[in-house]
Amino acid sequence: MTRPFYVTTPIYYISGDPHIGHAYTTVVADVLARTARTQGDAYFLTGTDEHGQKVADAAAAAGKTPLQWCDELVPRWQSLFSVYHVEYDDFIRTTQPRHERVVQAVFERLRENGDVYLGTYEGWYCVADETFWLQSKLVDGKCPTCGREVQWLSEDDWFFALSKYGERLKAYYKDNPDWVRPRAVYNEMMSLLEEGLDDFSISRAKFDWGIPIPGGGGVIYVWFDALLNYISALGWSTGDAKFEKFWPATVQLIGKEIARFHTIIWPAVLWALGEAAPDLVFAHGWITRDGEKIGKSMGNAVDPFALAERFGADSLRYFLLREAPFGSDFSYSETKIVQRYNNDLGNDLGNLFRRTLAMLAKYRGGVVPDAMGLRETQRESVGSRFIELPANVRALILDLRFREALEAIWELVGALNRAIDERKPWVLFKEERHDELDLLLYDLCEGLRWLAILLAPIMPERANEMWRQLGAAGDLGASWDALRWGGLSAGTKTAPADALFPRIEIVAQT
RNA sequence: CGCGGGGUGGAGCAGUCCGGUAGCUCGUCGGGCUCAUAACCCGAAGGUCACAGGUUCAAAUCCUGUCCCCGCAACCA
Repeated sequence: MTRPFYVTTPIYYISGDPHIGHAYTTVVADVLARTARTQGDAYFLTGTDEHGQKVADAAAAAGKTPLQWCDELVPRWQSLFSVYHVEYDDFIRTTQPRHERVVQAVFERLRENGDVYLGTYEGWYCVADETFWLQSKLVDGKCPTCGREVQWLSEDDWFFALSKYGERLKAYYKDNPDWVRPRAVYNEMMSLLEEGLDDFSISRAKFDWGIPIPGGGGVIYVWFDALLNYISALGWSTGDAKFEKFWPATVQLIGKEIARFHTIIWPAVLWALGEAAPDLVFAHGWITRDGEKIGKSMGNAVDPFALAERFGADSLRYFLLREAPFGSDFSYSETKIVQRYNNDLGNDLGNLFRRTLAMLAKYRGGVVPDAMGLRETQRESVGSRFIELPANVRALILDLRFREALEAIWELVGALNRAIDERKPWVLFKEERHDELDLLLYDLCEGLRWLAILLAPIMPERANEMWRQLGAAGDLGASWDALRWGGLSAGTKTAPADALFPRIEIVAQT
């Protein structure tokens, strides 16, 4: 049987409002989880990372306590995901007791086995940035970020013995060349491993917005805290059956800038706990806007709520997965969204739906004809070429090759459009070639049913509308393993309605 | 010499790891069709794969060098 599928997003650092990139990662995870459910159990975790300096600063600037600040922002993120039709199984907040308990338990466990030890952290320290700098990073003896004076500081900190795991990491990378993807990130991390690893501090003595170190002495470094969410949410060490069932994670999605934490430190921490490293860590690329990185500092941030309002959340889900090979950066522009929308969704798919249902209404009163008895004497069905499609699409999606999966689905769209053109139902009708017409109409409707099913993980809301217009019986989310060409019952009454993807007229761009 | 990614027909990209007729989407041009959201279908034009060397029977793909663009190097997906 298929192993249970566990997919995670990074937990999002809530120092401000969510942007399109957060929606991107989370939508991808949602598509994976929905697809995995067509073959078995899946668990999808997302959440928020709420400790650390920047949150404390942002809260202070707003005149709130850190927790108040987080409590007010978390619904913002949750509503973003809801707008994008994301259905997670769990939303973890690092301020929740269930998480804090596990982090402390991990800390104690590692302190007992010696992987966490007390040491001295020394270096040049910039008070304003609360950051330690290596001598070599200083610019004219000053902080490379803010240009202020730095001071030599040393504090007693708890360290994680990362260096101990260097050899094991290298061996693991060599034995599992696909465990970090894409390749470029794997190579970069491998070269970091070759350079050698240092133990690193996982405590902060002078700071208090974090999880307290058991026994006192400050708080746990926010990154160490944050990484553990992936197992605290499953109830590690609490006897929760979820951990046994779903760990190790099948896919952990991250942005490439946090690759080092997830592909070097994270597996080492897991090994220190005696647990397995995840099957796959996938670092996706950035969305850029007209080629430039999106960010608040760039002044080109995109409001993901407004975008969904304008184009439809499902259309954007489609766009995000179709536009670029997953893993590469890709340039977003509203023109591109409109093009994809009009061409792929409007012209190819939406128009196919409408013309099919319109012909069915005109020629057969909107009722799916019975073609079973005719099949043997007639040409093979349109579907005969696509028997393997569901399995292929699922395999491509679960391998995070979304674009290829969509291209495969669109071959069915193209085949159906072509079938109409070649077999000319309007001629069949006029010449009263009823058997041929019934067969064709049946195949077209069945093709539409398949499209609704195959697209459901990617465009759940629109797929539901397709299902409704088709009048199809049964559960749209049923297992794909039972999917057969011919599953649509004769006599099904269709319910044509508004266009699925009404054309967006391109307004003159400024 | 900090690390990495990229430079392929008008646009955006795949292909590069494992050399062997350069592929996709959009756009353009021509034709077909009329069921449909000025949508659908067929066909065509258009590329010396950044540049220069090298290896090879054969290089977009391997090696060397050069130029240009862009990220990262900080808790920004």
